[in-house]
Amino acid sequence: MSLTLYNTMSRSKELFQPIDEQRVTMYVCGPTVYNRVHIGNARPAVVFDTLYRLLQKLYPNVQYARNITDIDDKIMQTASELGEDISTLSTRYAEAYFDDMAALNNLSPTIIPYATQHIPEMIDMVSRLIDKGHAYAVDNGVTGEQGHVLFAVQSMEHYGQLSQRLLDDMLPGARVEVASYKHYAGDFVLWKPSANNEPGWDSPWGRGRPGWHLECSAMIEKHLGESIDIHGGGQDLIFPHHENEIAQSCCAHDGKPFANVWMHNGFINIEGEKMSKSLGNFRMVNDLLEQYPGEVLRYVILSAHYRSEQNFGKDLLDSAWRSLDTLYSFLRAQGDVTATDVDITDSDAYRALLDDLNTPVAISELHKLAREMNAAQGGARSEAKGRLLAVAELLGLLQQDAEQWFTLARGGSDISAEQIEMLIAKRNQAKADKDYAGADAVREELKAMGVVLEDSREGTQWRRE
RNA sequence: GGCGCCGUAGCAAAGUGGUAAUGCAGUGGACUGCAACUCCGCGAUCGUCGGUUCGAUUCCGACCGGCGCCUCCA
Repeated sequence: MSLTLYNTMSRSKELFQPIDEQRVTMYVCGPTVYNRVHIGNARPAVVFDTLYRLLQKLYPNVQYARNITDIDDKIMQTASELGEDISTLSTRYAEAYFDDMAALNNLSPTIIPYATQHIPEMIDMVSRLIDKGHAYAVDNGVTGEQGHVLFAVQSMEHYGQLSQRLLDDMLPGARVEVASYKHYAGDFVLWKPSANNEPGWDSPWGRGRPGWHLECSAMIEKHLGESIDIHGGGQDLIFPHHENEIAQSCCAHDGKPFANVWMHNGFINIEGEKMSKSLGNFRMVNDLLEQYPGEVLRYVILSAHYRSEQNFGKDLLDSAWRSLDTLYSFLRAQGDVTATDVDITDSDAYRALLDDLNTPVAISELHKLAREMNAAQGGARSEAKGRLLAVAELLGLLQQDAEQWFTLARGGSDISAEQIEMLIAKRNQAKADKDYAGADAVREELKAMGVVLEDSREGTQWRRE
């Protein structure tokens, strides 16, 4: 059984063949930490976390790196507005990012490299690019322009391969004004000068800071090697970010392949609209987490294929929550049935994931497995439960205690479990006395507080809704 | 101007050259003191129009509609 992945470079699904089966390498572009992250940042984290889980099943050693960009103009601007040091700001938001990602049940990557901890490596790469004739330092005597080092895209034979665009086809300055010191409009910054009041590091070209794309190339080279198996990120990064990473790395390594598989997740929209500053419709992960369990967000993200566009909305989140309720209620009904270890490599869900990470199908299998578990008798229950939980673990779902899933607070009333149990006892007494009106009154009372009662032979169970 | 994506039941979302998984919602029934949970059952011919084919939702073309990117937004 083999893994197939869609490669943006070839625009087709390809059989995944690692460079070294004993050490599979994956790099995913992480956040620039100047604010809390929005739900759009969560998607690649969840998608590639799922791929990471799958790869770990297939290979003994998977090196998964996801960076933290902690030097950037947006960070500098926000830090200066708040009157604090960039490292204070970036540390705070990096921590917040880790919290948010953990809430979505993402595993921690193997390596979390920080841009500011790799300045020497970046400077070294720039020097090599200049030496090889792929980059040039601006030296035109104009104040403010000196100290820039630019990558010369025309020096690279196949520049534009990933995004499938030719230099001539691009509208120069379509969105950003072309700086006068560029030899060519498409050239991009490797190093730029910092003013005295700006953060900066000494370099052969003066005090300055790295350009946006450089960190990823330098950190990949250091931690994963010159050629890696998988490189992922959001679709918007295809151009220019990943295109330029390729340019830097390939040229620094004399044309050696950079990443064999390029994977890009689609965008998340909010109620049909792109998240944007002008619309003011950014949905921050931590805000959503106040209304929904992280697992609901994860379920929503995995319920659509990673390459398609996804529209986040209240209906979708509520629907996902109810779906998880159904799954957890099956698990709850199993009580303390022990889950046995089951090999799931022959399951439809596993096959679906091997097919370019088809998580929607895997989730549909989750529902089928839950029903099978529900129908199972005797010893078959343990196996069915084991199968369900093993598949769910690959998706990072259903790992919580089912009892807690239903009884932990859900943002409704704050009635305590003890109070609820008291009312249930009161209702049971009423039922024993055939005082059904009284019993129903208690049910209604609890219902009004978001607590639903479920009677069964074993007694009364409750859950918050 | 260039590159690319999408249009499947009320909503969400897979998928296949031979009449379409799954979830949520809805609905009929069983169960229940009443409910809830659960169980059994019910719903779409796949944007439009052509073409290829014995046969297309699936391949090709056109059109309509929605959308992304083109130098620092996941």
